[in-house]
Amino acid sequence: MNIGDVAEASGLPAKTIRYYEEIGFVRPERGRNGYRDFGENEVHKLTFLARARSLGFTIDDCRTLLSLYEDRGRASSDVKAVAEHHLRRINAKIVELKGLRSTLARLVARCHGDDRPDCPILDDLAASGRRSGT
Amino acid sequence: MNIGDVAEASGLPAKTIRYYEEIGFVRPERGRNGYRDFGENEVHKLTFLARARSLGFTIDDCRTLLSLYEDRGRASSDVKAVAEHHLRRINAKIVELKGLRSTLARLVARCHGDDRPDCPILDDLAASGRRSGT
DNA sequence: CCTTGACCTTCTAGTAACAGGAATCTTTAT
DNA sequence: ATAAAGATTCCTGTTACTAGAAGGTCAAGG
Repeated sequence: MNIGDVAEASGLPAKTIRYYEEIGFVRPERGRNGYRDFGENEVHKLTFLARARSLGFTIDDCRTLLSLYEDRGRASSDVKAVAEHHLRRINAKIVELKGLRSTLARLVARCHGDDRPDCPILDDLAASGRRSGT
Repeated sequence: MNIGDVAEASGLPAKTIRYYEEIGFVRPERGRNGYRDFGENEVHKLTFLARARSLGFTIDDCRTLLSLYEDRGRASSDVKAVAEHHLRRINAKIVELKGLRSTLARLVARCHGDDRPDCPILDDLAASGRRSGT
């Protein structure tokens, strides 16, 4: 299979597939014209990667997950550990973003948003000292 | 003020302050020894930036916010627009992360996490076709 | 006077995960 | 024959810094 077909099959852009080859995820053969030639197995791997990335796993996580996937003797606890770690990252990020959101929403609510210059948002940003309550 | 003092005053690492100079946020004078010499105004700007960045505004947003801040004739609606745009980005990100979280949490919950190899998480990643319901 | 240590300088490279675009084949279709 | 589509490599840019190297400066202590 040529890279274009693999792109369609896996849902990954051709650019990304080349990149994944560069960082060692796949090693497609080459035809005599120099074109990459992907086998079933490579396509399957790339689909796996596409799905893992879409769940937000880092490339490094993917490396681990892929090697676990290919290890018939793996322990599911190892896989679970990776996923749980990722879940914690996500949760932490959500908490962080919610914090930002509440602060921002409050500031936005207090800003008139008219043509006058006075603005609680800028006031907050400029405040060197204490800020208004949570 | 030397960069170290400004770092302490603004809460920004010295490295970051140098970077902010590089991208044009500040233009401190230089002493005859070559050291940067920050005035009140620069320190104030950097503090403003530190706060804006801590609220998650991008550097580009900061550029806009700073210029609005320094524009005595600004309209608060312009400031509000920037903040609202940022708020929408944050909300979108939260929605996205919650989606990931729910999928991941479900997978993690179904994984035994023992020393056996069978694992719903890997099954999901490897599934080329349909996945289990939301 | 000399040294030590803290502070400052510039410069380069690395981070995450690709995306965009140029210049150049190869293949396919008309 | 030619043109379009798809492939190749290579280089740059993205975000917002951070780490580290090599080296100048300054204040204090012996």
